[in-house]
Amino acid sequence: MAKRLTQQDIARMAGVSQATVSLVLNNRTDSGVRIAEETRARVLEVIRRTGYVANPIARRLHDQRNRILGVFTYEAVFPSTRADFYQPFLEGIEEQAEEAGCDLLLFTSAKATSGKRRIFSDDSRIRLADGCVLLGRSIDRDDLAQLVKEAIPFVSVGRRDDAGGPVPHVGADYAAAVRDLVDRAVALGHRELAYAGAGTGAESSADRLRGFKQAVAAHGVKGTHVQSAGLGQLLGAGVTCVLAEELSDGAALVLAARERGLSVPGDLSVLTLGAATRPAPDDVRLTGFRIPRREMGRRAVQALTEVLEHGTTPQELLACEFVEGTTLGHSTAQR
Amino acid sequence: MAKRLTQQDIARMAGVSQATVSLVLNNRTDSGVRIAEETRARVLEVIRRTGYVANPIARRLHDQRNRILGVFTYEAVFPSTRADFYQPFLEGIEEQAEEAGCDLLLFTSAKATSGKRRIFSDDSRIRLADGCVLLGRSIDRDDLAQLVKEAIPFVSVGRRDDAGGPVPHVGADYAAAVRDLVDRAVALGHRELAYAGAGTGAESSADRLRGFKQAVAAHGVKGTHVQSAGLGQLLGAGVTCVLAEELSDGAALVLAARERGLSVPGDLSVLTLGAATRPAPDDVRLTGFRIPRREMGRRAVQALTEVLEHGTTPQELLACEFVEGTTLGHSTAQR
DNA sequence: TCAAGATGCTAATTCGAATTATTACAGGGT
DNA sequence: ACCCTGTAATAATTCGAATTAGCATCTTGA
Repeated sequence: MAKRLTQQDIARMAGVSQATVSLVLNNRTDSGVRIAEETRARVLEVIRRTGYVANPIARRLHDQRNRILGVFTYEAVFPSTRADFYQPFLEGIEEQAEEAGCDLLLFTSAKATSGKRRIFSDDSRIRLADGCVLLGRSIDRDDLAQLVKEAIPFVSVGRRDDAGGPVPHVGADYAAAVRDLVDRAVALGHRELAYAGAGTGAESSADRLRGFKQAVAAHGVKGTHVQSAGLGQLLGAGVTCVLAEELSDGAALVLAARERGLSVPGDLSVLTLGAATRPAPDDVRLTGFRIPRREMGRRAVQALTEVLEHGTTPQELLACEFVEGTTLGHSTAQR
Repeated sequence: MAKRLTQQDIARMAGVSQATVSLVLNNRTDSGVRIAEETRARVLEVIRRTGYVANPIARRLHDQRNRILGVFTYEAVFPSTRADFYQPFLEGIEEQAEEAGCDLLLFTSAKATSGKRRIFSDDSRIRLADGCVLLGRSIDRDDLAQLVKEAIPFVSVGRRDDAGGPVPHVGADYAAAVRDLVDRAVALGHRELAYAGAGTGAESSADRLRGFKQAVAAHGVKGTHVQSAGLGQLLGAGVTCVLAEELSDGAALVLAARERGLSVPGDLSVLTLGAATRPAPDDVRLTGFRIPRREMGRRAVQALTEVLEHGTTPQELLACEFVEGTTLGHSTAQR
């Protein structure tokens, strides 16, 4: 196998020392460093001809920065099942990385012990990159704590609770988005609302439920929380508007209602809160909000840049955009 | 920020040398290396207490292998439009990389001059990776030649003609797949066939057309080649079976025929050759073949491993699988 | 008692690039 | 001839871990 070129090789070809090549390569012109124009040109010519690039490993060993940003996901990055949901995040990440002149390193080598990747395995390669973007619905608590503790530059896509310290993240403001939906529902006369979904576990779930509770409390209306959306149970309780955490649950609810001869949103309003862990039928245009996924990806990379440059701990929540669907209408409940 | 522990630190704490720590850490017990049980225990205890882990960077530097595989695509990797087509390749690549314990580097930094990326720009970072997988319908001829000339370890997904030397690749055997389709058509009585599509430019196109010509010649039947599939023209020429290079062209042809009141495959058989540069309607179940995209991705990474380890130039074509659709039937032409 | 052989560990080197300290040399002034 | 000042380049060191050669020390057998 053709051995990789080193600075020493370039130096020999150009008839200079390794140090000179390094100086030329890094365009060092500060005090005390002088390279004759003629020499510089000669070295650059050899570099151009050979297509030499510095070994990122050696570079990183010496200082920090190799213009490589890591992307860690607990599951495979390119699976068709989740593609629809994760793709926009990755598009945003890729876009912004391109803009920043950085390459992306996908940590596919992470040992998939018992089906799930772990950030810290026997020889974690996380430090190969300058910094790292974390992607996933929920992220292992211990992994997160260790990242913070070891001061590894990273940014999570999605808000995360503290883990032995504040966790840098770029998330979506689910609480505000859900409050907004409740506001709209109440404005349309709804007084008996229900939140259907876990509402716990991942931060994204908790945030949604919190927004729901805040809003119903503020309006002084009735808001119940059920794990799964049983249509009969909901109707029996007099609920007129259901907020389904999971997209597919919302869609299923609409179909079930229509099956029973009920009208949506005539008899029941159904809102979705954008979580998509399962594929959903796309023939139901649910009212809800759009998660700014692409934008989150972009901002996460920008935030990572800030972490790298200033050692800050950025935390940011992006607003979700209301989506006018066909499943929210006036309440028809007699009071 | 607390500085990271080094082996030197551990050595001092345990009252031994850095070399000893390394030996203990790697559990080296081969010939010539001996560490007293008591010493080993002492070192391990310090390691356990401090939670020390070896710096992966320094480790890599020493063993000359970054375990980074590059993925080069001329377009963005995560675009929603082409996702359906490229995704399976990437899935395969990711799978196999994971198995090989390598990380994937996406060359997002490649300058997009005039909308298209180039492998060799002013400061190409292609050599950041140990080797590289190339993905794309057609790959710039000069780029390819330079890769060969500079002996950069790489493997192309898709067959490529020589470019100043043989190009390592893992492709699909389009020629054989098309021959098979022609065989089937002829067996069903078709004697006037047409190939609709470029048939040139990318190797994948040329291979298909070549297979077509070989097969019609072997059977002694009539086979014409048209650039675009004009229904009237084809029917006027007495064609009973059309092989459309482009998936969407095939679908369009079927729809156009039915529009005219013709039956497919009653009056006209339409076969597709799997090329998908444009999205196609999916309500027509065309007969044709399946490109083993995921397997191609996997094999490409395996081939790259071989290139890296033995400096070989693997070339391999994977078989396509026949897909029984609804658009191939008996010829009804009177002879 | 003294060479041969085991045993246990360490000094020194290596990987590739970045940086600091230092040398070599030319030309100008006295 | 001698010192001084720029200028241009290099030698040497650094990063952290892996590896090899080799140095003590201790046994053992004749």
